[in-house]
Amino acid sequence: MDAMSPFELDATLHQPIRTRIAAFLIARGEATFTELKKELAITDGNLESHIKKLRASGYLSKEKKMGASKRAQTVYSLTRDGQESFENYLETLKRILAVKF
Amino acid sequence: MDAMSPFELDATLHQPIRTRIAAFLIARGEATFTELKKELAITDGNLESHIKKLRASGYLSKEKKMGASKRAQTVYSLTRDGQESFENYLETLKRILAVKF
DNA sequence: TAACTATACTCTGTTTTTCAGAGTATAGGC
DNA sequence: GCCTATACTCTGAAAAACAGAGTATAGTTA
Repeated sequence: MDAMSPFELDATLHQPIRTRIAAFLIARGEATFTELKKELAITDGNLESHIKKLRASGYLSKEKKMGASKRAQTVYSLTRDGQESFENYLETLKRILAVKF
Repeated sequence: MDAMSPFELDATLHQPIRTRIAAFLIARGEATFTELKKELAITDGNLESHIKKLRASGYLSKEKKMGASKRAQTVYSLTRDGQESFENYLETLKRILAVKF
């Protein structure tokens, strides 16, 4: 989105909880609120605020899905922009940590 | 220091400015306030607060050095604990981003 | 079928963090 | 002796992170 220096780390993604959310969703494709909460072991309010931040950046999408049961369940996944930003974030990380990877 | 889950990212190091400070110091050994400021392109106050945070965690040392000139110059470098925490941080990152590295 | 429980959130408010800019001290150059 | 650059520190504002209470509703049990 905005032009960044090759060493500037995306503040939306470079945060302890959000890096994990993004990596988890890249690996798994999608997850429910509860799955994320279990994985991260954080409070509802905290998860909610990170989801909100990710959505405000346009990185996360929320979709209602009809599963086998009648109940609609909401799943979260990365948007295309979120996936691209995550890729760029990884590239920046590699540049910064070049010595180590 | 404190026991962390294998996926918890050290909050002192997993922050846009501080990750870069640590990586820069790992690569270069030491740096002055001005060198860091130039590298990061941030304000004095902002750099100061990140240095303070790193020092509060015991990761950064500040040393007065007598160089060629008469003037004593202060150099910053990672403490042993800082180096170890950075190594651990990298391991955690690799675990979380396994898919990608 | 009414009460209970679990899921899936949102809202509010507090604490902590991040950041900019002004302020201070000192050394070296003109 | 004055000016400028370096090397910080201090203060306060703005934003972020977080916990816990609150709300809505679907499914479960008595």
